[in-house]
Order: sequence, then structure tokens, then C-alpha cells
Amino acid sequence: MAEDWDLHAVVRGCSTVTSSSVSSSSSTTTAATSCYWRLPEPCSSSSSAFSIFKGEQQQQQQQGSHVLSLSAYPFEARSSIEELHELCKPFFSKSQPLSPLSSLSSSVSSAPPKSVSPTQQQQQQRNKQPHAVTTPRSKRRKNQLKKVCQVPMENLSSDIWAWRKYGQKPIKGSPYPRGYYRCSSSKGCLARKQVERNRSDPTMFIVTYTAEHNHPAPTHRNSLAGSTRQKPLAPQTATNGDSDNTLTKPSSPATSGAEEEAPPQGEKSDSREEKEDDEEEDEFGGLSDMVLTDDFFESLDELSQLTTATTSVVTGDCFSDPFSALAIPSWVASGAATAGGCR
DNA sequence: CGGGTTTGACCCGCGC
DNA sequence: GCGCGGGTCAAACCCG
Repeated sequence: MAEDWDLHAVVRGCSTVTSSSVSSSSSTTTAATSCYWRLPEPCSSSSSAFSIFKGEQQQQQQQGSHVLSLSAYPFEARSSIEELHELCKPFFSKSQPLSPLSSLSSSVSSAPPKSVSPTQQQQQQRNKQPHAVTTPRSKRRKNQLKKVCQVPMENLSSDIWAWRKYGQKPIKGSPYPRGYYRCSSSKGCLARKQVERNRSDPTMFIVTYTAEHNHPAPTHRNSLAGSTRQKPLAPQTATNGDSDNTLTKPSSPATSGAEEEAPPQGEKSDSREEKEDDEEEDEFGGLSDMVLTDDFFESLDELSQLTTATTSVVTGDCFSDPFSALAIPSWVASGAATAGGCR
């Protein structure tokens, strides 16, 4: 299994937004990050949404996803977010009175409230982990609302949360394995994320967020300082013998991959880190709290539908993923930053 | 020692 | 009903 691109590293974000990046519009391919909600049920109109991205995304769109084109640096538009938040209010009430956490699980909870079946009991017994209790396996795949983002390699894993990898699987039809991460900031946090390389565009990664954080974003990315280790290329790569993988990935991609092949940005981010670190705290401290509600996303989704044609770009920028603040390849500094305790 | 990654096994949902 | 594929678990191991 030892896949080529081990997402081993904690995909942790030290994302910070450099003001210089503002200029990046959604149209820039390299820096652009796209996100969209993937709904359990295909939305008939979704296909008309944004066809900004190619390949897989289009496929996903066809599957009923809403695509928001996002700047790689969503937080740039912080002020706009507030505005949008305001704009969204009407939709909030309109869409549904969801309580936090409800939307993501809403689709799940919306399922007929069947009593716990024997199998579920088994599962719950088996699943001792906190999240398992709240998200019985039997339902886990049912109607899960997911947020899918396309993230360029540079921005990969640059979100503010600390993620712990709990699994990796080869995906059929894709040369690249998919890494499974869960939030390690808080034990009870249900947030999960999947990182997968875009087959059609290896430079892009598809990050899928599931569930939401039930805790404030870590003010310091070093909540797990020192835990991220830099994996030695040698040993692992030996097993990477996979033709596919080696082929597509000279060095390893993905989060950790990025870590390994990050050189170009490494130095930059290193220096960048320091100054950005400061920003990071206020940048994310408040923002994440503000934005990270399902209601918000829920309504955003709706909003995106409503405003699709007209304000796609705007919404995109603002609604980029609070989960995955994109900016600094923290992985680059995974060693430096995390080891240094982030400062 | 605490926390992360790796990886094989297990379980479940879904399509046929 | 069956098989496949995906998602999760958890033991083993590694690192700071």
C-alpha cells in the first residue's frame, strides 16, 4: 500500500493570507481554489452553475454539485464575508432553521428516525470513538453533505485546522490514493476531510470536507506542535514502486507530498510564516468562529444557487472554505513551523 | 510519552 | 442477494 504520495503529514494550516495574493482572481488556475457543496441529492439546476473548472469538477457538477470559484485566499474578502453574511440572512430563515452542526448532519438526521438496529448497536459498540457515537456507521455515508474544494498544490493543506490522518485508500480508477483526515484539534470534533489528487489535473487536489468543527479554530496552529514529522523519503519511496504513483509523482504530492517537494516555497513560506503568523491569529481567530456554521454554508449553498449567474465570483471569494483557509503551505514548514511550535 | 502516520482488516452502502 | 468500492478502525510503529 505504501502509496507514493503519503498524505502523512498532518494537514494543518498555518494559512495566512498575504496581502499580495489578493490580486489572484478565481480565474487564475494555479492559485485558484474552488469549492462547492456536494449535496446528497443532485440539484437539477446545478449543472448550470459554474463551469470554471475542468475535468473532474465538471463531472462532479454533473453529479449535482455546486461549484464556487474561489480565490486561493478566501480570507482576503473578510469584509465581504460579513456583507454576504448579511445577504444570507434572508436565506437563512428561508432555507431552514438549522442549528449549528445540523446542516451537515441534517441530511443524515433527516433520514427516517429509525430505531437503533442490532447492527448499529454493534457498530456503536465497535466504534468507541466519539465521532462514531454521533455518526453511526450505518448512516455515515448517507446523505452526507460535503464540501468539495479544488486546491492547487501550493495551497494544499493550508487550512487552520489540525488534521490527523486516519486512513488512506487507493481509489478505483484513480492513480492516486485518497487520504482520510480528521480533526485532531478536538477529540470530539466530527470534522473530516479527504484529500485526493485530481486525476485530470495532478497539480490540483480535491479536498472534501465532511461534517464540521464543533470547536473554535485553533488560534495557534501548533496545537499539535512537533507532531508533524517530516517523513524521510527513502524508506517509503522504496515501497512506492507502484508504477502509477512513481510516474505521476516523482516526489510525493498531496499534503505530505507537498511537504517533501515543497522546496520552491519552502524558503519563502518559512520567512513568510513568521510575519504571517501574527496575522493568522486575528485573521482566523475571529473569522472561523464567525463563519463556521452550517447555517452559513447551507445558506451559502442556497445563495449560490440563487445568485449563480450574477454574483458567482463574489460569493466564491467570500465563501471559500473557512475550513481550509488557503494560503500558506504550512506543510512546507511542517518541519520548521510545527517543530518550532509555530513560532 | 504523547501524538502522528501507516496499513491491513472490517463494515456498510450502493449498484447490478 | 451478491460483490465491489469506499470509509473507518485500530494495532504497530515512528518521531520529537
